[in-house]
Amino acid sequence: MYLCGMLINELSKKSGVSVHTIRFYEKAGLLEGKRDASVTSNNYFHYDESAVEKLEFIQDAKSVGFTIKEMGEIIDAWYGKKYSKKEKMAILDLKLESLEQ
Amino acid sequence: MYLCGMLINELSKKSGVSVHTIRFYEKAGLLEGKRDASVTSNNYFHYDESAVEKLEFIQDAKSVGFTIKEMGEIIDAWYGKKYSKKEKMAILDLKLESLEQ
DNA sequence: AACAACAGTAGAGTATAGTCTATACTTGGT
DNA sequence: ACCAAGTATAGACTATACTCTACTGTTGTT
Repeated sequence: MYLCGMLINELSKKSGVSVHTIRFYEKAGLLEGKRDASVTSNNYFHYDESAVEKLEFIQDAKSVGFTIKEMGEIIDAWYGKKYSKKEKMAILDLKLESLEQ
Repeated sequence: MYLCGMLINELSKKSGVSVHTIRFYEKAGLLEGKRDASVTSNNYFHYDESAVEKLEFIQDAKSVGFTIKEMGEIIDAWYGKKYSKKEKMAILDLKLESLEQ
């Protein structure tokens, strides 16, 4: 134990998303685990609570028709540092408008 | 001219669905052209107004998330003879309920 | 030490919904 | 008669979103 979150299996159980699908989303850039530099015997990824949040968001966004690419953009905007709160709202608005059509 | 409706190109123009896609839908069982037995020189399919209606329905149903399989079921129910008006309504209700989830 | 359960990577396979290509025959206009 | 445009069939190809398989290495329990 290194107080560094959970491994993929636990993330899967917490989020209800299969390990396979989590890896698929990770490849698609929707979330990202971190490796612990102090561990040399393996290269396991560690996930924190934001990964659970993101997976829950993905489930919701999926159910209303967002594509993975779109979800990636929203998640980037939300969790990244490159947008102000105002810009974040603008991006979400755009997505929701396109949804209404 | 044989008073027997239109050929695929005209159907495409009337419905706004490409010839390719119409053929794809036809393979999927969503609509069906008829051949004219009195013509032996070709095997062209002829379509009537119900084909236009069906393609318009498909466009709408698609936009709210129905799959081709589901559309096929609805179209079968609607245009087929095997269901009473009551049964038709029940089938539509079922589809709409599943949509709301 | 043995062994199941879990971790990672790479890549194949599935399902849905088209979209396009190749080939060949038919029709309509000049 | 000629030729472009239209038609049919079969099958290849694309994109999205998974889902699974194969293989290899690690961890935890007995």
